[in-house]
Amino acid sequence: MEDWMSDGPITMEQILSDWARGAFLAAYPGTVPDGLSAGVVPTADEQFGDYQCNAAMALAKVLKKSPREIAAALAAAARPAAVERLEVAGPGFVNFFLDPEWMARRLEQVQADERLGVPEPGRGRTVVIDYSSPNVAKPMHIGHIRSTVIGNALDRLHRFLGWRVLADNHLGDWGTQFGLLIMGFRHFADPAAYESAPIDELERIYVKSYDKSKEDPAWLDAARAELVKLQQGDAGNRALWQSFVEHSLREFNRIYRRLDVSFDLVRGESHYNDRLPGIISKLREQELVRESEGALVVFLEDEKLPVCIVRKSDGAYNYAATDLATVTSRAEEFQPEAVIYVTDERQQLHFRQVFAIARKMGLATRLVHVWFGLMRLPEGTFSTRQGNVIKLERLLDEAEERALAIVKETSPQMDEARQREVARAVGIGAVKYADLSQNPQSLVTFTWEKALALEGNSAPYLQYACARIASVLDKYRERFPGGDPMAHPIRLGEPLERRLAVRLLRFPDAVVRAAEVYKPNLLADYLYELSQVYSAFYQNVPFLKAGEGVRESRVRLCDLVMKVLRRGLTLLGIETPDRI
RNA sequence: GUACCUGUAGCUCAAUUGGACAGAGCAUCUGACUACGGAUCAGAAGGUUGGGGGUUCGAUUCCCUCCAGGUACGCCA
Repeated sequence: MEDWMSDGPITMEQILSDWARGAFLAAYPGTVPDGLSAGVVPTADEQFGDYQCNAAMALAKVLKKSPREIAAALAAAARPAAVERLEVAGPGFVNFFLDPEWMARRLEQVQADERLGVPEPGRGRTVVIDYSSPNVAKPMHIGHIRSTVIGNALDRLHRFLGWRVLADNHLGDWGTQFGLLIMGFRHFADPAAYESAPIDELERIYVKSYDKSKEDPAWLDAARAELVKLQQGDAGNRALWQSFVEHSLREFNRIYRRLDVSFDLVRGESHYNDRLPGIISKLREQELVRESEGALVVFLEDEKLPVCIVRKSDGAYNYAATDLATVTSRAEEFQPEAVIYVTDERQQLHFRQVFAIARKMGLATRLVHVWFGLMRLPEGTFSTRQGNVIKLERLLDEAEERALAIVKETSPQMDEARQREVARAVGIGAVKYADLSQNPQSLVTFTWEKALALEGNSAPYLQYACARIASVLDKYRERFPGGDPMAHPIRLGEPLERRLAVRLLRFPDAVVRAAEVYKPNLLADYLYELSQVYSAFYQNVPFLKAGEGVRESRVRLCDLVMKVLRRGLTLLGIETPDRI
């Protein structure tokens, strides 16, 4: 077999696609377009083999030959070692059937590899991932979980794929709300409440101050004045603001700890405050900005985008200016290959505008907006005003409680501390998985039932599979004290073993692809499918009762499944306890 | 008004970016050896992919149009 580890591992799809490309070029020299995508992909149905190549049909027009003839030429080429046989089917599909012997040897190599065959295409390049980014003085609610959990999964995926990741929590810590907050704090604050539950108190104050501003113009003017003082560096206001930020962060960090999320940088909008005038002068120098109705705006008709205000008519900077300052600062300081923003769908236009302006300013960094659908409640959008927000902390509490009830029922022999620990991992895992297992861009309607699902396609199903394997491995050691599975080769005899092997070998592609298209759900799907095949294997193929040799081979497969599930779930930020 | 997004089984969601008969999980119905852990497994049933046109060998995917819902759009972030 090929020496796939010598230059870093390559994935199954890469091996087969490279081969197919080479075979096409050899069969039709000079006529195959350079950009040919000879993509070999997993088949949807086992009867068509393990992988398929569909390029023959696409090539038919270019080569002016029938697709079946082209497919036949591919099928007749010298096969790669991984492939047992090739078949032409339908209008011109080429089906690949992998060789069980080859798979067995490859799995043995994967088992010995800490990275389980996953390559490192990042090659040390830098990427900034901007996610979570809650607003200071407001509680995190269920709407924040998507950015946090999806962003964190992308963070972990990129790190594992060899990127130097800078996870940046771009706090909303600057803006007009602070005038109202300062006024409110001076008049309505309850010091004891502020100490014990700072964000709840700040929220209460804000709402009260906001309501008052609606009916009292003098109050609103005073709030504006406080904001100006804050922005001019007034010591008292500055100290208050600082206190708001610190108290908020304390609460955010409590949630991040529960979610096992951490950042390399926590830089709020205020961090870039000093750079705002510089951005405006640069835009002026490059003649990108124009005055309109007192405001400074950038026209983006050439990009088919509406006009973008970068400085308001009262001289204050807005969100676009802050984000331009932020992105140029990141580019200068870290020279990233890419900056990834993880926010909800409402900011699509904003980022398209900011990216367009950044490009006009000469910024070459790849900028990506990974947006996700807004979280809604069955009765509609939630809002602070309607009072129907569900706080993130409450969701996590509820998840752990429900999980605890089930653990107590199913594992009564476990001591209580252990039960709580398992319930924590299972509950938090379920909440994360509920978000990570669906396409980020779909609309999400929040229901308790879905967020806390503990069976079927859910984190606990995967955790259960892991726990069961851990238990099997223990039993093996108990019953066969001198046994060493690694001393025996892997054999793929049963159809279910073969199916399992094919799934196991797809892991690297699942990881690479999930990161490439910014969709953790592709990895979640993969892990779920692997678990399903494993569960079928577990239920239908005896292994501890099998004869020596076969037994060890099957134990090795179990071990591999556990390693892949653990690694995959870790990449999604989900824990895998030994027992659940 | 303009732009973007969404619409798939009763419900909640997938579908490797144009591939083969559209797949899972809930829920419903049938089954599973005193067994390595039943949070499981084997199976059944469930569909005009919002409607209608078009491109293509081939469309949930691309184009046009209509319907329904959502979001954003010169001084909130």
